[in-house]
Amino acid sequence: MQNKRSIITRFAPSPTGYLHIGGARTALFSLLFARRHGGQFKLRIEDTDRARSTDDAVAAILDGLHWLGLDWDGDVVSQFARAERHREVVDALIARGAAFRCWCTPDEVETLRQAAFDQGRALRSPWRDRDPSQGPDAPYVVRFKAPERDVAIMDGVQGEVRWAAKEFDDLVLLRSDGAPTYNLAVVVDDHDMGVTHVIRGDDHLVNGGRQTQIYDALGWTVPHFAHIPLIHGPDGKKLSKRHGALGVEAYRDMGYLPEGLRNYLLRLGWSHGDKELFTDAEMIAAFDLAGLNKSPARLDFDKMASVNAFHMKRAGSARLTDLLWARLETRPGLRLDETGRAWVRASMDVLKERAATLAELEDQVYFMLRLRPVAAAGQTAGALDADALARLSRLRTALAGHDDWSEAALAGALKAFAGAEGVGFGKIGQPLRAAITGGAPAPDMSFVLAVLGRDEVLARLDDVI
RNA sequence: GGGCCCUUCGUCUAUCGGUUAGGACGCUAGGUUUUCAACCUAGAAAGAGGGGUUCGAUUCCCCUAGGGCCUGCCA
Repeated sequence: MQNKRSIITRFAPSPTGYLHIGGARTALFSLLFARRHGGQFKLRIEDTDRARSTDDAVAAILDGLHWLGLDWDGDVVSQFARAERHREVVDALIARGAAFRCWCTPDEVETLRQAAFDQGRALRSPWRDRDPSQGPDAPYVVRFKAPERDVAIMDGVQGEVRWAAKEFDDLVLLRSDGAPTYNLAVVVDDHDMGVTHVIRGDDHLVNGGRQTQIYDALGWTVPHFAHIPLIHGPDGKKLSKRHGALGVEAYRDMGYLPEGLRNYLLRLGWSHGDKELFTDAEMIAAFDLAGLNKSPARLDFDKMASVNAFHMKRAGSARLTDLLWARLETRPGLRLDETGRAWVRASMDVLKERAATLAELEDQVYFMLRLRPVAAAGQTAGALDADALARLSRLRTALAGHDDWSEAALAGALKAFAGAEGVGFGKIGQPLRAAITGGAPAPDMSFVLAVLGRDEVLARLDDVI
């Protein structure tokens, strides 16, 4: 770890779908580790398999990273675009006897593979020791000549992991159409990009061994590996790109803030004593590989909401108003004019304390934006009996003549009115709430009256009296 | 079939041989109360099983069970 080179990490998704939650966490860890050490975080798209890569998927991944605030350094590297360089390295490998041409047909490979499988060992091609000049005039693949030497990696999470030489096969480096394969391309690209630390899902742990063989054959320095356990669904079932995991935009739509999701993801598989809540600066200051966990973690939406609530409270009210308004704009039956927006903005300092997500915030602003006349529903509807209506009528008169419309003054006025009526505050508060909010969730009534303003309050009272 | 990885409250986790096994979310009870929340207080809740090593194991080793990954001309 005492590397003099500045640290470079990378996130290398394959563009076959959206940026799922597991990939997002991998990217987050990689970015944090780089930032922590003043290094760089790079992005490479692993699009060597043209049949499975799409531009839409690339765009979705970039969008997802942007939204989550995981911005990379430098240009996005396309693995496919580097195919020439990959072939060049393969030529070098062949030249030094570390790779060879293999003319086995798919059927022959299948037979050999089955035989190797039955013996409990990995595939070895008969061409690894054959004279290439004997090769037929037919398509061939280039295979890596798996070394007869045991392999070990020092993983940042898993510790030392070893494999016997027979566990690794003569893997294909170049397909019969000349296209490079994943394990070769990863090694070449990581090397060329100067990647010092590879943080990725532990589904790649064995690839760490294979790739180490290739690094060694090339005489290149093997990067530090850190294979992190995968994320599972709430049911404990695997969650991965191959099983339709949700993209990060789904979490955005559920109303999570990017910083909230970042914080939740950070604590999923990584810990720092008992500390749960992190600002971005704290994350960067605290992140280390030692805190990574070895076992898979399940997603817990309650916890995610709770963590997000912390960030909702910290978020600027103007920003929250913008985010909320964008969500509201498509909803019918709401007062979405400038006045409505001003009410929302004016009450945001208070309302953001009461909502864990933007979706909950939508419920919190409903009492203001709902259209008149507001129909009382639920428990509060029962509060509007004849006595209460008569009292509200007198309250209306009192409020109409009340000049100071500040929250504090209104609180005093309501209390004074209750005193004058000779009743407890409950006799005033409940019917007033029913009339003004219709029973929708809302803060303290004096606050509500202050935000809505005299005209709206009197109008809503008139609607029920 | 072979190899590798993992296993503390329901969930995320702390512990780096000696603790009443701690915290957080959720849950339960109580408080506050003008709705819903928020908030405050209290409580229930865990070392997969079996062997070792040791004065002493959640912690170190082995076995078993369970889960996962790889074993592709996918990444």
